[in-house]
Amino acid sequence: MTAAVLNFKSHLSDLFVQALCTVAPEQVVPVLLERPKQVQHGDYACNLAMQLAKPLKRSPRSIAQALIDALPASGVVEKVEIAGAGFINVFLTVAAKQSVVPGVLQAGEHYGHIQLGAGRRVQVEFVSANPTGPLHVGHGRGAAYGASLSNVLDAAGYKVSREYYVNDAGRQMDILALSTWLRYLDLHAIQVPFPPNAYQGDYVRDMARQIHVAHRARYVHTAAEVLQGVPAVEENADTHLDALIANAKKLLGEDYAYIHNHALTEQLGDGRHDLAEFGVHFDEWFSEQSLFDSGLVAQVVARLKEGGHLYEQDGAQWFRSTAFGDEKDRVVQRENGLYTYFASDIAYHLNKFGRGFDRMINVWGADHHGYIARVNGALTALGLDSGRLDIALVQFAVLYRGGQKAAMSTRSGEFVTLRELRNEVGNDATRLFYVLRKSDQHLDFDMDLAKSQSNENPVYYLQYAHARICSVLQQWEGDVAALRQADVGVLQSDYERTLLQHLIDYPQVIESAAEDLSPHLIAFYLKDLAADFHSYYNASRFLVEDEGLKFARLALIAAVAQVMRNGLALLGVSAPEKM
RNA sequence: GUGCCCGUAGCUCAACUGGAUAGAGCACCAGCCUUCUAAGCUGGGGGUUACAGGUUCGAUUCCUGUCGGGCACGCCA
Repeated sequence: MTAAVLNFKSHLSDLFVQALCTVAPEQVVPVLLERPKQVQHGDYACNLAMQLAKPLKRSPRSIAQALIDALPASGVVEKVEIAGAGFINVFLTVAAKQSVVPGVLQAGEHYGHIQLGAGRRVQVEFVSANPTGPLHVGHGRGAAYGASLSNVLDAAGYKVSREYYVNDAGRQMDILALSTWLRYLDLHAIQVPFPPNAYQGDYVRDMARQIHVAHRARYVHTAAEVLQGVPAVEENADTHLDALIANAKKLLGEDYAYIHNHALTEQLGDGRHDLAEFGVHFDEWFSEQSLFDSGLVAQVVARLKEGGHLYEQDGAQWFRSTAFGDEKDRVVQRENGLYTYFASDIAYHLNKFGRGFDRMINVWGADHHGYIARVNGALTALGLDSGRLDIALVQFAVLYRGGQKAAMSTRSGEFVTLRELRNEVGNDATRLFYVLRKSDQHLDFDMDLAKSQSNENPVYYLQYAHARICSVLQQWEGDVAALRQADVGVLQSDYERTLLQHLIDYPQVIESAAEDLSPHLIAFYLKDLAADFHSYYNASRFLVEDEGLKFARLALIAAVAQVMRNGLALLGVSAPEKM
C-alpha cells in the first residue's frame, strides 16, 4: 500500500498538471477532476481540454489527445479515453481500487482523516443562546450543525476549538432575574401583575421555588414598593419592564446579584447539561460580562473613536459602518451611556482575533444575516482581516407533528424545547435529521418520521447497514483483525466495484464537507454507501465455502462498517452492533 | 418599500460550485424471506428545473426582468 492509493484524485490531478505544463505551459487553468455519473465514463473525468479550447483556438478533442499523450505513466491508471465533446475519462486499475480495503482496515477509525487543515487552528462558535430559558428546536439545529462541522474540520486536519458565547450581560438577563423575583414574590402572596413581556415559562417558577426554599422571605418586598413609580404596562410595556428592573435593583441592593446569578447559573447549567446529553461539547464558555469587567468594550469603542470611525448624534456614539458597505450606521454607545450589544460583540471579536486562531467560524441563525456587514466593518476598521472570519448561517427548523406545524411561541412559553424533542424522537434521529439538509435551507422536521421505527426512517437505514455487517462478522466467528491481510483480488463484481469506489471517495467527501462547511454531505454519502451495501447484501452471500472469497468479502464489508462508524461518529449518531 | 436567501417528481430533498441521459427517499403499482437481520432488496410509472429573455462548446447552476415564498431592516439582545 502506498500513500497514493488513498488519494487517487490528487495523484491524478498531479499527472494532469504535468501534462498541462507540456501541452500549454502558458495557460493557467485549474485542473478539476470529477466523478462521472455513468460508469462507462470511467472513474474520473477531466474537462481540461474543453476549457483550453477557446484560449488555444483548437478543437477540444485534439487538445485532449495531446494531453493524454503528455500524461506521465502511472501504475494505478488502466486506460484513458476521450469522450463526448472532449472529456478525458480515466479508468483506474482494479488492483488499485481493491487496495482501499486493506487501507481502510489498516487506518481504522482514522480512515478519512486528511491534512487539509494542516494543523491550523480554527474556532467554531455556535449555539450561544441567551441563558434565559431552555434551548428550543432552533438552537438544536445550530448545535447539531456546529458540532458536526467541528468534527468534520477536526477530521480534515484542523485543530478545532468549540466555543459558546454566553450573553450573561444586558437586559435579557435582567428580565429573567426580574421574572424570577416576581414569581418568588408570588410565592409569598405579594401580588404584582406579571408583565406580558417577561419570561412566562414554568422553569422561572421552579427557580423561584428554589430561592424560596433556600432563603425563605429574605427577598420579600411589598407590592407597593415594587410598583413604586412604575408606569402602566398599557402605556409602554418596555418602559414598564425597565422600571420594574430598576426597582428590583434598588430594593434588593447586593441581593439582586444573587438572584441574577442564580438564574444565570441555573439556566446555563441546564443548557450545558442538555447539550452534553445531545453529544455537543464545548472547549470554552466565553462570558460577555468579562468583556465589560476587563474594560475591553470601553477600549474597543475608544479605539474606534481614535481611528475616526465614530461620530456623535442625538447624544449617542455611532459607528460609521456605511463606510464599510453596511446599509446604515450603527450605535455602539447609547444616549444613556450604556454600550449596545454590537459594542460588546466587536470587543468579543477583537478578543477572538487576539487569541491567534488562523480561522474563525460563527454559526448564526439566518435571522442575523443583516448583522454580518456591520461586524465585518468593525473588524476592518480595527485593522483586522475579516477574511479570517466566516459566518455560517443556519436557517430555521420548523417542527411538524401529525402533519401540522408545531406551535412555536416563546412569549407564551409554549415552545417545543430541544429536550422534549430529544426525548420524543431520540438523540440519534434528532442529530441526523438536523444535518440532513443544507444548513442554508429551511428545514421541515417531521417528528412522526423521526420517531417511526420503520423503513421510512433514514436513521435506521444507516444504522441497520452497520448492524447487519456486525451480525455477519459475529456469526463468522473469525479474527476480524486478520481481514486486513485478505487477498482482495477476487472482488470483481459490479456490486463490489461500486462499494470499492465509494470507500475510495470517503476522504474526498470529508474534504468537500470541510471546505464548504457542509456536514450534510457526510449524511448523503452515508445514505449512498448504506444503499450500495444493502443491495450487495441481498445479491451476495458472505459466509461461503470458498475460504479466499469469504475472506475477501468479509474484508470488504468490514471496511464498509468501519467507514459507516467513522461517518456516523462525525454526525454524533451511534452505530449499534445489534438492532 | 430596500437588502439577503430560496423556488427542481404529488410530498421532503440531492445534483461534486458551469459538464455527459437532472437523481434519492416517501407515497402509488408489481415482485423477492426453509440459507448471513425483510428496519432490507428488485422492477415500474411520475420533470418544459416557477416563468421570460441573455451569456457559451454546454445552464438547475452565472446575468437581467417578472411572479411566488422566507428572513432582516431598533439608542433590543
